[in-house]
Amino acid sequence: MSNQQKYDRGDIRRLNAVSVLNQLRVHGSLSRANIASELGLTRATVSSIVAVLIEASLVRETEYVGGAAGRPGLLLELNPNCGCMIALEIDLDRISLLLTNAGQEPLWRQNLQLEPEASADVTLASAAELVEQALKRGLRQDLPCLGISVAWAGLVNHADGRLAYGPTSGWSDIPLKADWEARFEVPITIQNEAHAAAIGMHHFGPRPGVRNLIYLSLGVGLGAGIYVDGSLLLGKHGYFGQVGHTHFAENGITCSCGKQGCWVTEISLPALIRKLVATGVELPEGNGSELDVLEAVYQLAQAGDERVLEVLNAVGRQIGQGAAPLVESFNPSQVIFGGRMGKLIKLVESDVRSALLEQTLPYMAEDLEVVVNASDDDSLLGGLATVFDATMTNPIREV
Amino acid sequence: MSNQQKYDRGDIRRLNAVSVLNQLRVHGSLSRANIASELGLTRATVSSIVAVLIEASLVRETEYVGGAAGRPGLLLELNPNCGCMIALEIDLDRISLLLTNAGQEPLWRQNLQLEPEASADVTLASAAELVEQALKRGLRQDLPCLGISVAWAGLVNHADGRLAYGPTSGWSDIPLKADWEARFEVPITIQNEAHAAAIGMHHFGPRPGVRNLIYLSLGVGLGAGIYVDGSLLLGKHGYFGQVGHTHFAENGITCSCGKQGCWVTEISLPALIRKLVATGVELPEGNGSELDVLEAVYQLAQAGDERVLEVLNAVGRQIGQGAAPLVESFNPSQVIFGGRMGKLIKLVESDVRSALLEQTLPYMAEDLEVVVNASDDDSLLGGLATVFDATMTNPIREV
DNA sequence: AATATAATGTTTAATTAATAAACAAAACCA
DNA sequence: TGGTTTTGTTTATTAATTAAACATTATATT
Repeated sequence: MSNQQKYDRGDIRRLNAVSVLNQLRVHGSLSRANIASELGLTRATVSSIVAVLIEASLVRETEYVGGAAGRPGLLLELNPNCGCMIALEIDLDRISLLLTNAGQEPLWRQNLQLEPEASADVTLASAAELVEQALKRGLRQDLPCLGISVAWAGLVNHADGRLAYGPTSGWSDIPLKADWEARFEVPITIQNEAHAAAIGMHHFGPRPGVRNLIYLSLGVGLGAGIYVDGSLLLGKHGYFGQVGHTHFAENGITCSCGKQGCWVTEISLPALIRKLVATGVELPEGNGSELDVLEAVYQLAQAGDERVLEVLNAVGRQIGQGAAPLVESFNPSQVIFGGRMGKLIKLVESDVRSALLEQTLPYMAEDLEVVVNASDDDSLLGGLATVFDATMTNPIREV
Repeated sequence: MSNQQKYDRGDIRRLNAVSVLNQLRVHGSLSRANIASELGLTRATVSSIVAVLIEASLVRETEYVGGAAGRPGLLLELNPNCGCMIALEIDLDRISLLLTNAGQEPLWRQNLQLEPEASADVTLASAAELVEQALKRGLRQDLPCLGISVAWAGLVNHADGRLAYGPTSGWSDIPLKADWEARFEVPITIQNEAHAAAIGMHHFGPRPGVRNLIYLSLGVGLGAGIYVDGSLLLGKHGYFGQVGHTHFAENGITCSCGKQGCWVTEISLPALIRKLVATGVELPEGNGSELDVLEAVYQLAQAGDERVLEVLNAVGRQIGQGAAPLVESFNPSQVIFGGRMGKLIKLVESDVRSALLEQTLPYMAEDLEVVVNASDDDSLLGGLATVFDATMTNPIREV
């Protein structure tokens, strides 16, 4: 039985084609000669590879640009119109969809609010409906779909793309990848939401390509996506990153996992709301998940409500404290806090940062960049990057 | 500038040679035809590659073995006499050295007890002296040295092989790799002791090749070596694995890191001794580090001393509890506890295991194997594996 | 303006390593 | 003894890179 541990002439062409595409991705525009000198290949080889890539419409020629002397080079770039990509995020209260071309330029964006306590069946049917619409829009512009990615706040089995278990939604064991691949006949990627967000920041964040990165996604739950040495940690089944159940608080309440004083029970959105209510802050009635009142809390904090800010400060410090052992364990270059609570945490960014740095040994803290990201799009961006990567890594497809 | 992201004909030959060597490593003995069908290469290609490897004396032919019918195949195996390997472990109180041939068969083994509080200069001079002797022994058997590995209980900078900082020894910023490569003119690998032990168990442990593994090394300090998805985590500088400073105990004492109630201050060897003394157990005077009394504690526990066993049980449970969040974060297949305290912990293995499993969510605990390793050799084995791997990965050397 | 210089991209021949197919060698079976 | 099967080698073919030569097009120099 062949274990696919062998290499032949085709592999070397394929690997070099990937390197060429990567150069274009990193540098934007390059001539054949630029790529050749960058990679150490000859111009002849690059010409030969580029001819195939242009034929496959993955690359296109743009303009001539001259240097100090000599014949001007003909610049190449990735062809944004070689196809479209669809990224979905499925959360407790809403579905977000982003349709882009291969150049990650947005073509269509949709947010669908869900009924409170919507079942898996109903939610996924709505999601599939949205995807159908996006596929049609792509085809109308002559853009075949390169792939669809789904980010979901739960454990995703990496081997078969099943939604294995959702701590917040309660969903379990749904073969989404298989279902949708049969239905849409397009490569489908299912990912944990924090993993996807980490990928998004790895590609499009403040330091693209950073090799050691911790992304903490804070919302109703708490998840982590971590890059070490340039690759995303997945774990045996793909369940890596359930960092919320580290013992944290002295007199903590009982967590859904059965232990007391878990980190997640102190800093998640339900915890924040619990603390606000305990302080006497009046919040509007939510009719479903805690996500309903998130905006209201944000408005109060923005308005300068003392009690809200006080609670927020405390939670911010707890977030920083809880992240410190992760920093010591993983020795990252960058820590990014995001997720649905991102815009709230952004208000107390300095508290998070100072608490984190206070609790971290100096040699680990050197060069450490701490970022709070208020955007909601991290996991959508990561989904796009995943689809794009898969295309780049397997550029010359079998017919 | 060439970023080494290109592949040429030489690379494919080298990669296939590595695959051939790996087959021999995994299966022991195989004929050319076996390897060909295993890898999906043709017999002609394998013959050609094997000819080079035999010429380089990395592989040798052994005996003819026939099947049900047909011409018998000529078995090949890795040539254990293509060179020797040296693994060192430098600890607070002793230096251990293991000299083997390329087949990991022990040729010479040495343990050198150090004076209490020995300085870095003195210790490393003794170590170098031992290495000199081992090199001579190797050459006497006509075995050129393939490489020397050093395991050290401290932070090792992965980029340049410097001893960056030793939390227990106090050493800092010693360019050991550069020094020894200049002196011995042989590839030198410097590694954190827990990392090396993880590598050792990854190769030679109860489940060789396991892709997701947590190794916890317990001794005067606490370090971790963790495999995720088949590769060892290193972190930005190589400092990955300082897991001891997770908040753990409610009323913990102040740790050297400045925080209170770190995991390491509850379960390390000094902590164990502190607790034994508090319970009234009488221990012999140590004249240097806590390692001196380790054996005495072991004897008492073996003899069935009630108070010692009680403390040991409690520490065992704390070890299991502390490891639980690591298991939840990393989703491993296997957790191995070892290091200098390994033989002590082995006595309370069931406590460690039950405490760990009680605190781990069921879906993470399924198939989880928990092992306590009483041997002291894990990091030496890992050093050998590292040298061996480097040789296998770069089999055809430039002259 | 003419010429030299320099850089790009293509063409051609040489090289390398894998594959496919044929073949010789060595076993077993009938 | 002849037929079959498997192994390992040999030979011709193929695919991809490299090296070198060349045509093209720019700038710099005289």
